[in-house]
Amino acid sequence: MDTKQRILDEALTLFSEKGYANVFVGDIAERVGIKAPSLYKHYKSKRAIFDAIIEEMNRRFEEQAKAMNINGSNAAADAKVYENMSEEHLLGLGRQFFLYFLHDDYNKRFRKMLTIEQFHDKELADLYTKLYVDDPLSYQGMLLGMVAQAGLLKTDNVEIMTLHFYAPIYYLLTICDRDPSREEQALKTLDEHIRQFNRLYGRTK
Amino acid sequence: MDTKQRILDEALTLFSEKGYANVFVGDIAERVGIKAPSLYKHYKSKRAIFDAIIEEMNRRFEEQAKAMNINGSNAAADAKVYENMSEEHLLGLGRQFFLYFLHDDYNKRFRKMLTIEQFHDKELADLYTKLYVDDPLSYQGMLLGMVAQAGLLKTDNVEIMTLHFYAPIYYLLTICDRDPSREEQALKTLDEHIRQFNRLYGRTK
DNA sequence: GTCTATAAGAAGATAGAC
DNA sequence: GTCTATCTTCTTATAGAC
Repeated sequence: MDTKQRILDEALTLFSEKGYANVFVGDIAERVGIKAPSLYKHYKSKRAIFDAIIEEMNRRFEEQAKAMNINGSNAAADAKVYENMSEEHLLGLGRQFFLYFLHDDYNKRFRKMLTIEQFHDKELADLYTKLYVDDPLSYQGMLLGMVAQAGLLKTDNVEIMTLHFYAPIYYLLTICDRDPSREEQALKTLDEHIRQFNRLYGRTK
Repeated sequence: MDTKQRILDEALTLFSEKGYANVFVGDIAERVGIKAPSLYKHYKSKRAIFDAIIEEMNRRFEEQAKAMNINGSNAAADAKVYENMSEEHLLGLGRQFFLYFLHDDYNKRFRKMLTIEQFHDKELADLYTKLYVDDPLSYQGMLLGMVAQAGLLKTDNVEIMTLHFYAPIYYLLTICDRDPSREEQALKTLDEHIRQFNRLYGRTK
């Protein structure tokens, strides 16, 4: 990884742990293994580093969204997948989402940074809401909607059903961000949540 | 209100908007209507102001918890209340909780401050989890448990049922903290959530 | 591109008069 | 208890040699 990228990476780590204001340019430089003034050959200011992180993150998420839409469309075309959606499949869906968000390193650091900085300006608040509230709800709503259409979940309000699926996942995620030692317990709760969700909305059970 | 208390109040407002590190002692003093050095007659450092806020908050929440336990115990003794728990009562319970947390000025500012500072040290992370995760879950679990015992909700797992009741409330709360303009929509969603919750867990429906 | 030296300014905190 | 003046330290950023 080149220096310019390593600066971004180390900065994100520090920002996610201490918040933008508590991280000094010298701290970032030290981690990269250079002196603070050298850093200004790569970025013109501390704020420029922060902005570059946001930009890169937007790029990554757009990429990901594109990939998921392709899968989503493929899945829609190949709808038979959903006619065989079992409780185990549903558990997999929830677990996969939860663990990816929780453990993917870039995701995790970025989410923590946004959590800390979200009230700093409206743009960051909107970004947080998009990434961790609206987008997951819309994506999962699409999937659950297809499962419902296949007759395996029964509801007259897909939006609320999706809220019932996702809100506990989000809730458990924020717990683990604060205290990783609760992860094991959270995973157990997650499974119980999804089994119960399936029982509540499942047609046959 | 005396100066010492007003310093706490204005500091909390500023900390909740900009975070501890972005608030300067001069900002707090200005709001109170004094100069920065005068502030040091009341608190020996900026950190001491922050600590005093945490301390006062702990005091307030303990007081509140005590009051709720008394009500809880009374309610348990007077269990007949729960035998007549209708959907409207359930809606009231959720709404009351949501709106109190959302609008109570001290609560709102304190929650936003803790959100910003939660990763700064473990003590603050634990406090956040206690106040906005574990305590509400345990309190609502107690109430819903009594409703279930009265036969109006049906479940073999009160904990997961309570998660299904509270997680969407928490989720909507964090949305409104970031963007108050979504409050009206959130309240509508809240009502739909609780009606659906009641349908899913209700014995007779 | 990296370094040392240093400027420029901010912010927390203290001294001492009133 | 509040003020003005000031100290001290920290932090971003630049200058200029290599």
